[in-house]
Amino acid sequence: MRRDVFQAIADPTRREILGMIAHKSLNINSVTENFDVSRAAIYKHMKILAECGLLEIKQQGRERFCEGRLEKLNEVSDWVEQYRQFWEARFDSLDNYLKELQSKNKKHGRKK
Amino acid sequence: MRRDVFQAIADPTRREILGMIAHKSLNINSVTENFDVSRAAIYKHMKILAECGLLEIKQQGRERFCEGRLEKLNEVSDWVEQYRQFWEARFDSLDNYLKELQSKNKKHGRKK
DNA sequence: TATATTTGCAACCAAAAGGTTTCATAATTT
DNA sequence: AAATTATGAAACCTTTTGGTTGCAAATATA
Repeated sequence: MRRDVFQAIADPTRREILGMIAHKSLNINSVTENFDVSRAAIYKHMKILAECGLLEIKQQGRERFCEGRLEKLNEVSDWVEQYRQFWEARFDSLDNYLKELQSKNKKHGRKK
Repeated sequence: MRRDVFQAIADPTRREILGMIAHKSLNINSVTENFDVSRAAIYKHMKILAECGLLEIKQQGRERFCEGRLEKLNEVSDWVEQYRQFWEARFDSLDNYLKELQSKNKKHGRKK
């Protein structure tokens, strides 16, 4: 069973859950109220998030509060950032291309 | 059929493909050589990547070259970055908490 | 103590994902 | 023209996902 941060945040419901608990810890029922799926479904999502370290479940009486561990998103951030240079470089050369095109246009375009 | 960037990068093979074509465009067979799954499987992955805008397929003779459109990862970057404050704030407050704890300890803990 | 609440988890299901083989088609080579 | 190459896509299969209902267990409340 693959269980990494990338797979965890692939599901929109899980991304929403993370958004909810980013501000403050919530117990499972509270989280469930915000969705129209069963508690069991939400529970499963939360387990996946917990298994890959994106949240921690803390028991408090009969409730379990889910606390965000958003720093785990660093993994995603790092992966994405390694490519920023590529796409920004691409835009740079597009920019150059456009400038070049513009100067060509001043000469009234290429003939034929 | 859900088809967004988050779902696209959830698969490790697709992340590898993106890494390969970040530097330079490759045709489908070239990409396939780097994996031990069938061309058809790679083709499917590339279609998914193309459908969500992470790469563009350009025909050139009988070959199709796949060009990275890594700027699409901005979507992921933006989503992650909105939480950076949270986890950095959390570390800050952990820091505060530890300081507070330390000063409490100087008073030899709370009584009863 | 009897009842409510909050949760963990098993059993079961349909759909999606990821893979394969096979065949058709279009462009390149010989 | 014939053979080869590169690809698109259908048909099929197995595993994973995301969801459900139902029940047991633990904690709180009346």
